[in-house]
Amino acid sequence: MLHDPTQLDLMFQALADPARRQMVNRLSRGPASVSQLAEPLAMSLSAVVQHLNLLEASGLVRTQKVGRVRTCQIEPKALRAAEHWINERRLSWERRLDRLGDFLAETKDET
Amino acid sequence: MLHDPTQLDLMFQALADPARRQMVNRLSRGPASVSQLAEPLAMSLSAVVQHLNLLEASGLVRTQKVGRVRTCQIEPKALRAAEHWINERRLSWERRLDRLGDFLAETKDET
DNA sequence: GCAATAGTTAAGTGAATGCTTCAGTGTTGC
DNA sequence: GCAACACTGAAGCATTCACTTAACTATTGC
Repeated sequence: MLHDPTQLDLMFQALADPARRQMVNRLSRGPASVSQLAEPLAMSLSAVVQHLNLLEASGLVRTQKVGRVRTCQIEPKALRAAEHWINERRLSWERRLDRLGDFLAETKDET
Repeated sequence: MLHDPTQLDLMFQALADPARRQMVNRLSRGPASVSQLAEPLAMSLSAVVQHLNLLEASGLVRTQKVGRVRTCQIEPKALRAAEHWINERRLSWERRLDRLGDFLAETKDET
């Protein structure tokens, strides 16, 4: 379920927007309320809530409401899943290049 | 320039689409032509080319045309940039949690 | 109780996305 | 030369996105 393709969709889609990345960036330095997240962003609070809902749906951010303030924090597990997807593809490519290099070196020896 | 925000936008946006991720996935196993990339996808060749152009604009994929076939391959540097962005935020969060843990452990000692 | 605070929800709008089809262009094999 | 091949580009279209405003709900402080 960490590799559910629709979940990956949601995560990468969430990270594709600069405002949402800024929110994730802010949250990487510690939890924050909705208003705190909104503060540096040049848009309405309503827009921020919509971004936040997307981030939560993607699993990247977890929130909990106490009284009237909703506190948000990063879900590192989800970040790790996205990271992992990229990493596997990159490694697969790089291993292939290594094998190719070895092959070329070997065939060179044989001349 | 590896951390150009608009470049990150393009990369994460490129990765947000399942068809494009499938293309990256295919390319992680080795170079491919446009038709080869298109083959497993349930869409027109034209649509695939459009996806491919996006992937190229994002820097994730590099292509070169020899004769009438365009050969595509992954650009691992770009993948690494995306990976790095996520990794830094996750680590920042996890380090924060560690410090918090240490603090709680220390204050517990003091009782 | 009541005003201020913190967030939520719904409706609407213009721009961007993900396709399609169709009509090209340049390349290759015979 | 010419047919098949491997794309490429433009136009069009439905859907989704990123906002906005405005009206609303639930807490808190006094």
